[in-house]
Amino acid sequence: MSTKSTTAVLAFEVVKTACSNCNLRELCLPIGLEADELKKLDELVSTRRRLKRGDYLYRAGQGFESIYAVRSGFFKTDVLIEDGRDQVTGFQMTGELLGLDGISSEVHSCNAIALEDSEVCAIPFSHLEGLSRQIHTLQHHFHKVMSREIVRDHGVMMLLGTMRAEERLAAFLLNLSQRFKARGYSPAEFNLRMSRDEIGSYLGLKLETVSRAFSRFQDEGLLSVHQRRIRILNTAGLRRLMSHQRG
Amino acid sequence: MSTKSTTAVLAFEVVKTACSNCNLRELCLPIGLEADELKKLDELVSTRRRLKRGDYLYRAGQGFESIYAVRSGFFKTDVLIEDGRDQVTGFQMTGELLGLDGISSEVHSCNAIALEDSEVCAIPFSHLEGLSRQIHTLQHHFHKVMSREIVRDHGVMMLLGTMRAEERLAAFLLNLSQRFKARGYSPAEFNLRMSRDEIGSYLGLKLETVSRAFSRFQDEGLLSVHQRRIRILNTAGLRRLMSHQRG
DNA sequence: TCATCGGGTTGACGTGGATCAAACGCAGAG
DNA sequence: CTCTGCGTTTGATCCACGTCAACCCGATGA
Repeated sequence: MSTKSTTAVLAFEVVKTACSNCNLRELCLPIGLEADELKKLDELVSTRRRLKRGDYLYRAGQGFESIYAVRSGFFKTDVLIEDGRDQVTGFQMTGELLGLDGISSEVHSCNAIALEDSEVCAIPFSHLEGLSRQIHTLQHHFHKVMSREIVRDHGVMMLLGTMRAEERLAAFLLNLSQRFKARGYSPAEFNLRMSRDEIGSYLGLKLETVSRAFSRFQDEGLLSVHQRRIRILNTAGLRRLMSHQRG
Repeated sequence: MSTKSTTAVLAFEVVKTACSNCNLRELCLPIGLEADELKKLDELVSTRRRLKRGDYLYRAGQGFESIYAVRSGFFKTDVLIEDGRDQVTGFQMTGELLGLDGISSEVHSCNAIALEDSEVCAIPFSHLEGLSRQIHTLQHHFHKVMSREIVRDHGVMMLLGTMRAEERLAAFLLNLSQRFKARGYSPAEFNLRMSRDEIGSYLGLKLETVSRAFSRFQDEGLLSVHQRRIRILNTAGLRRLMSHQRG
């Protein structure tokens, strides 16, 4: 678990399955809803599902019915093509949504896999559409979430298309750091839930290259790295490195 | 202009600005709407806008108000970061939507630029949200469009992360071919609206590499290339090349 | 205690694509 | 018609990252 700097997001073991009760509601779909609207949303989130590390939340090819909100834990999504190649398309943490890719064709287009024991709220999509016809705020928020996913993907495309290895890793770490921070955890110290191989897949690099970049960052005093435990020592340095013109 | 194999999608110079009149309605937002619903949609599309080659439809940083449906012409979108690097994130043709990236933050996150003289329908987003609260079909279709954009982006990430230069170009050409075909144009012969540099930017390659790949394809009898005019001679060959395991 | 195993690190070497540079060819201007 | 300029092609060289291989380290279990 990451070092926490506040306790706001902890204490996951609440009894009732209800958005109105959920301490994630500032991160998740219910953002900005009124009390009565929140109550309606409660009916929406029908199922909670627990997954163990390594479990699939869904697989590419499976019929799409629900999107999922990560309640606790950590996921990766990946796509694979016939010839065996695959790529990690994202890592999802608390409060983030999974499954948006399935809307377009009624079939999931990627795998979603728990990287640690996790819990999700299943949100039947047709219900969500129904409710968002009633609640403008919910509708608009949902549209924003989808759009944000598109913008995020553009960022990854940028990273894959124009950045060199160390820049990619710096960008990745800064992004993780910022997301941990937003959840009340330390932005400077955390441990990675994913392997070097998975990071490499996400960043379009081989695991050896990722490992070497970590070592270099450590040598330069930007990070301390012990296995999957990361401590960011020089955020500004990472940021500078990231936005340095190649050459 | 691309060689047309049917005339279904031509004759853009209709008088009335109305979805119900538009010969693109099988490609665009109105898919699957009933006549009376289509009539409501007509009121939605308030503005038509003409652009000359090189004109910006919108710029990164501008406030977001509308999404745009390409009525005729060809666009690219690109993002840039402070240090001057930029990347083309997509090419949009007839019937495709532009501006979805702006929903998340109420501000456009990329530039959209016409690659030839073009025309778009502006769809005020708040109106679209309003109408899609009334028309389930429209709502669902819009969600599918957004989701499809996410899936498309995952495909590009895959391409950028795992494919080598020639595979990327093959994938790009096959994708273009298929989109031309869907619009009633020849899938085998078309001319590119974008420069080698823009293709390279999209594919994460330098323009020289793109040019060399074109030459190689020509040498191997897969294509004939004259400037921007492309003729696909061996689709299966391209497809095979695309999905060949590296090494 | 040691053996095993999977993930991680490190080194040596090869290569695909970037970089640098020159020449080409088509289009528009005079 | 030639001149000019930009997009493209092609060649020579370089280098970042991939590949292959050895080794390390912490966890697990007999």
